[in-house]
Amino acid sequence: MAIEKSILLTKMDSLEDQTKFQSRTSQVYSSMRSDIITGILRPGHKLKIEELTKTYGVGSSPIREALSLLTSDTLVTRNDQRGFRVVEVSTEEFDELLKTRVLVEQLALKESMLNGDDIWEEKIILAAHRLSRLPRSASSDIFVANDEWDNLHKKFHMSLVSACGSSILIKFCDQLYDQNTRYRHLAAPRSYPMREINVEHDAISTAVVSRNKESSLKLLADHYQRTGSRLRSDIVALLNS
Amino acid sequence: MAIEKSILLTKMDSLEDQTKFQSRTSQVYSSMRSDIITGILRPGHKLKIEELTKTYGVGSSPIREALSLLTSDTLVTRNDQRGFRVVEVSTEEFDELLKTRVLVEQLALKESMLNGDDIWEEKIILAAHRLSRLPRSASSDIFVANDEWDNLHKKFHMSLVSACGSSILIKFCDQLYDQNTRYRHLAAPRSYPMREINVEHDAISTAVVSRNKESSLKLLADHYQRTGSRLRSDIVALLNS
DNA sequence: AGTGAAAAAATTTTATCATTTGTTTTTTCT
DNA sequence: AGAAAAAACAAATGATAAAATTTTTTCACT
Repeated sequence: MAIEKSILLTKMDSLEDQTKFQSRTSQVYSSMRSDIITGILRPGHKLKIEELTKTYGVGSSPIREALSLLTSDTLVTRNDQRGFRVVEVSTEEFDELLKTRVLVEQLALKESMLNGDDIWEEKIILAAHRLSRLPRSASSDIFVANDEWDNLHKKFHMSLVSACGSSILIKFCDQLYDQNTRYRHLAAPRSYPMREINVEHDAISTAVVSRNKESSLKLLADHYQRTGSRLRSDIVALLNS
Repeated sequence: MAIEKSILLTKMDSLEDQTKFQSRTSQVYSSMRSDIITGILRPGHKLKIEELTKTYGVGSSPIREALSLLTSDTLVTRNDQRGFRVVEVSTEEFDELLKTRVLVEQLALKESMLNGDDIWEEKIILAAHRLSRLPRSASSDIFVANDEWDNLHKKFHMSLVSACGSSILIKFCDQLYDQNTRYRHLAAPRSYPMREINVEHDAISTAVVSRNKESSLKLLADHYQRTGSRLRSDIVALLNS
């Protein structure tokens, strides 16, 4: 017990240290990234350096460096001599993102099913289970993004591709996932029927664990297509308002 | 004729303007990127800000921004509070890169063959033809990297995936290609037999244009595996020296 | 006089640099 | 060997120059 506690403390300490010794650039990068993905910073918004120095409480250099990093995540666009803005959203971009995600994650899942071991299977089952227990919305009447749900949802989807054997590919899936999350947050914040999403997740887990390639890939694609088409209509509505 | 000339001049002017009004950050980014890919900046090399300000003739801000951009290209690693270095090379990294390239480019080629039109086919044939006419080495006795060859070789391989319908995927292929190019430049600079490479390129073009999916994917994978295994032994030698 | 294009002036904002601050690494000394 | 001091370096700040944008003024023409 005493040992457990000390391990816990050590972990926390190291975590604190990490934050403490993180450069301002890294901190600002994380904050801004999150602000763009959650939609606090709106698509197309002009990112003025001076304004940002005030909101994030740091000088211009860390801001510019963070913006440069975000550029490569395709969350920010740079236009030489005329600054940075949050990338726009469009149905075309969304369609391309969705298509790419289906293709690439199918590929990564296929590879994972070839290489994955028991531990990998258990990771998926566990992630699906934990996710199913969480409410999609943080409030029961109106929809409020639930960070915990977001985290576990990402964990579940990333667990599927985690055994593909290519950290490069995993990183790519991660980026695509985050881009999609931005669209999800921007879409009309209303609570979709949870039950079917969980059913779909479970169906995927089951097919994957039983190593049914055909079915797994089909179910994953259908899942993306279904949630995607709902999101799409929200985006159309958003863009016409 | 007079009109032609004026068009040409306009083009050149706009090109000049672009360079002129490019920020130092962008210029330094391009230069450093090229220096890392061609191996002028060696793997693992410590990238000291002060040193870089001298070699590239700009202040520290553009340097740091360029380094941030290169970080996302996986050509540079950042270590908070202890600066930047050129990413290391290793056989493990190379193997993963090769594997990922085969998987992702096969996927993109498959999609291209589904969507590509006549113009796309002609682009491939033309690129292969032009490439076949260029010498792999700029000098005939010792091996000297030939920029023209490098450019056309990239054009050929990118042409294959260019009709996949996803600019996101194309950009990813582009990045992977450049990472591989670094390994190619780092490998023992010796002139490989050119003839077989051209034969392989032609075989791929022919299969792709005749829309033979099975054969195209196989030939592409074999091509990568073959050039990859030669490269690999050079890298092993390099790392043991 | 009134409209609107063009020019000029004022303002904002970006990009860059020189300098300071704080951390890491190396050297010195006990 | 290990603490203390010195040097080297990264990171961040704030100031300045250069460029873009916005606003105001001018002026030709109905």
